[in-house]
Amino acid sequence: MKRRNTPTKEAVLAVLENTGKAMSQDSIEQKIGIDINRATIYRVLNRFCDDGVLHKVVAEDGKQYFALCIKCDENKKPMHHFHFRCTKCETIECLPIEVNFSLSDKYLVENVNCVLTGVCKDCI
Amino acid sequence: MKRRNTPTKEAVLAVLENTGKAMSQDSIEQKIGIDINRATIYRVLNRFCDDGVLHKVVAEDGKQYFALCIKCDENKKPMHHFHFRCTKCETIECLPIEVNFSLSDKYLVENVNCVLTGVCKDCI
DNA sequence: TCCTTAATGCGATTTATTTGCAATAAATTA
DNA sequence: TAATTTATTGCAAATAAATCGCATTAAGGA
Repeated sequence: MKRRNTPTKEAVLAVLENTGKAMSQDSIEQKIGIDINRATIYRVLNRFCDDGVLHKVVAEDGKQYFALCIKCDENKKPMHHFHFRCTKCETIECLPIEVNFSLSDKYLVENVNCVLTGVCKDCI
Repeated sequence: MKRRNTPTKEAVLAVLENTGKAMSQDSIEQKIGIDINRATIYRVLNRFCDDGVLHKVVAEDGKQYFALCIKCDENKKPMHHFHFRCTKCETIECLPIEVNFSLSDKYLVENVNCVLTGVCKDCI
C-alpha cells in the first residue's frame, strides 16, 4: 500500500510545521484554510502516525493531539518527552524534557503518554 | 454542600479498594453487584476526586480511570506517579514510580498525567 | 491516455461523558 | 418520632470525539 501525495496531506503537515505544537483535528481544521472533511483529517493524521511522521498525545481532556516527530540523530531512537497542555491558550507543546523511569522488564512498555497541564509561560 | 453517606458511594469505594487498580466507570459498574445508574457512578467518582479521595487518570484510549489516592505521610504531599495500562487484561495500575521533571517556573503545572501502555507482568 | 487503487467526502454510527429535571432519601431540627 | 431541607439518584436526552461503510475522485505508474 504505497502512499500518494495529496494537497490534503501537504496542508496538514504545513499547519503542524507552522505552529510547531501538538494540535487536535479540530484546531487543524480551523487553521488549514482549505475545506477538508473531518474524517479525512483523522485518516491523514493516523496515517502519518503509522509512518512515524507524527506522534499522538492524549491529553487529560481525553482528546487526541498530533505533533511532528522531532528529528534527531538517526542512530539515536527518538526519546519520549513530556508535553504541556495550556488550559488558557488551548495548545499543547512538546517539551524538551525526557521521560525517565525504570520499570521491571516483566512489563512490556509499548507506549508512553505524559502530559502536564496548567498555564504555559506565554499565558501566565 | 455537605456530603452524605450513601450505599452507592460505599459500594464504589469498596470496588476500588478491592481491585487496588484504576478503573473506568464501565468496569466499576460491572463489578459493583448492585444496579447503579451510569450517570450516578460518574458523579460519585468526580465528587471523590474533588474531595481528594480518588485521582483520575486519562489513558491513551481517551477514557477516564479512577483510583484510590495512596495515603502517605501527612506532611508529605502525595507524589505524582506513573500508571501502567495493560492492553491484555484492560487494567490500569498505579506504579510506585515517581514522575520527575524540572520545568521553568514560568509554567504553572496544575496536573500531571503519565501513563505507560503495554503488557503487564501478569499477562506477558 | 488508461488503469489500478489510495485517498476523499458524506452520512451515519459508536462510545464516553455530561446535563436537566423530577423523584428519592440522608441527616438535621423541631 | 415526625417534619424539613437539600444532597443524591435515576432516567432520558444531549454533547462531543473519533470511526466506519460506501460510493466517488484522483494520484501516479504502465
